[in-house]
Amino acid sequence: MEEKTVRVLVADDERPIRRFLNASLSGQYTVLEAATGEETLAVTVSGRPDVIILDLGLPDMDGVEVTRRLREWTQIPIIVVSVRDREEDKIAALDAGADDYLTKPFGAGELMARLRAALRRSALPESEPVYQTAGLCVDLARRDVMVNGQTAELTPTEYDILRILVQNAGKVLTHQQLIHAVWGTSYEADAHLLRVNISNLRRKIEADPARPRYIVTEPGVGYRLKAY
Amino acid sequence: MEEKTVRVLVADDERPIRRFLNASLSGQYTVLEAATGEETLAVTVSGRPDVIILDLGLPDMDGVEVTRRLREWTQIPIIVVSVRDREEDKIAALDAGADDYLTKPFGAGELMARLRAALRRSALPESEPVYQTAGLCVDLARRDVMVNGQTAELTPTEYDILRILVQNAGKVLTHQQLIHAVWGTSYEADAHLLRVNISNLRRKIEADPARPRYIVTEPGVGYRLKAY
DNA sequence: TACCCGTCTTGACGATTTCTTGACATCTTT
DNA sequence: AAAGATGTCAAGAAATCGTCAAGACGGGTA
Repeated sequence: MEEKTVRVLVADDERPIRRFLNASLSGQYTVLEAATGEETLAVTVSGRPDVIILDLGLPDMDGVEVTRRLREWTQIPIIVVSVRDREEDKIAALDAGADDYLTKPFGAGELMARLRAALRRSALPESEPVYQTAGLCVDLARRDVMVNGQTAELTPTEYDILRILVQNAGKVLTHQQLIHAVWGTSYEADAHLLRVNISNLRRKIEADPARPRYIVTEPGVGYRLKAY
Repeated sequence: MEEKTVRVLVADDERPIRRFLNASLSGQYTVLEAATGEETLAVTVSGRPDVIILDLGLPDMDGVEVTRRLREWTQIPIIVVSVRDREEDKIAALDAGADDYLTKPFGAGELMARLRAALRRSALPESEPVYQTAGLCVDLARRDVMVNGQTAELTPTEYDILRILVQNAGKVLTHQQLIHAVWGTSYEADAHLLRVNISNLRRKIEADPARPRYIVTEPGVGYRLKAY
């Protein structure tokens, strides 16, 4: 018999449903559980599941938001389950990064089959949720930035810029790419706006903003997070 | 701006449904069509779609069988659509290798969202195009140039020239071609300007700029990046 | 509603880098 | 040796970049 190395995180606030899913799954998988959005994010970090079954109706956080937060740093398959059957709910969840959407009530067999389908195609290498170099540490899962042991307080925009840079560490990102990634595709490119934000970001994470160690500018092109 | 490079194969025997899907999809994707199982297999080979929308009820072959046949050689995402709503049908299709199962009738919006989810997953990380010879290494993805282990700091124009040369390594590029590629078609050709930039470029990447190893000049014609 | 707070956005200005131009040296071919 | 093509250098012009500060916006609260 093979080992139970595949880990499934069940994120649902209703105890009976967790028990039901646990019973269905525990024969073949290792089951982790979470009852809130915060817990889901935390367990995903600590438990390293291979797939997440996520109820949209968690009490503390919208399921779509949970999906979005997870997708900031991981590609783990997410199967959303929900009582909501409206098309716009499905679209919102899928576009936020979910891999599948199942309306309650559903058959255990179908869920298992969709789980197998999700696992089958996810034999992907996982990127580290934490980026670290001398002096700078970015925890993508916790949304946490440390500079020389001190946590830096970044605004949402500043964090987004840094996250994109971290996820492409070493590569040059053009102004266009950054603007796209941060302000969305519909936004009219304004390189100046980016410059101001880079400036503010540097003031918070660079020891000497005039001589940046981490975020170096590639003149005429864009910026790069220096990889050491 | 963006090209319609993504190709969707619609495999359904009912003409009205093909027309409906074609109308929904053709705005953003290139649509291929197939009406039978055999045709589906053939078009998948010849048309190289990026995703397949497959009706289970094709006349000549069972949809599950089509899925299985496809999975013997390709990982292209398959979204099965069917009037059958029985759980065992879904399980059979998913376990045969389908990525998703949608019961007819379905909303166009949901299909599009599931399509996007499938495409998102299959967007593989591109392999980094790297040009390398003894002493010189140009990483096009990172926009990075290394000379004997030292990264060279190139200006945008210099990098552009080198990029064009790398992309045509070994081939002679005329002055006109280079000027065109770097300064654009509208620019009045100035060979002198090119010479200055080549000079600066050589100073940064050649050990002995007077005796270039990489960028050699073809008198009366243009320049060539020597391929070893 | 009005207010406050933090954040985002816009404009202005000086500093820096890059681009372009012209003068002149060097090379190659005949 | 001459002529045409090519390479080098330096300086002004142009574009880009970083910073500051003031106004706009939005969410929360009284």
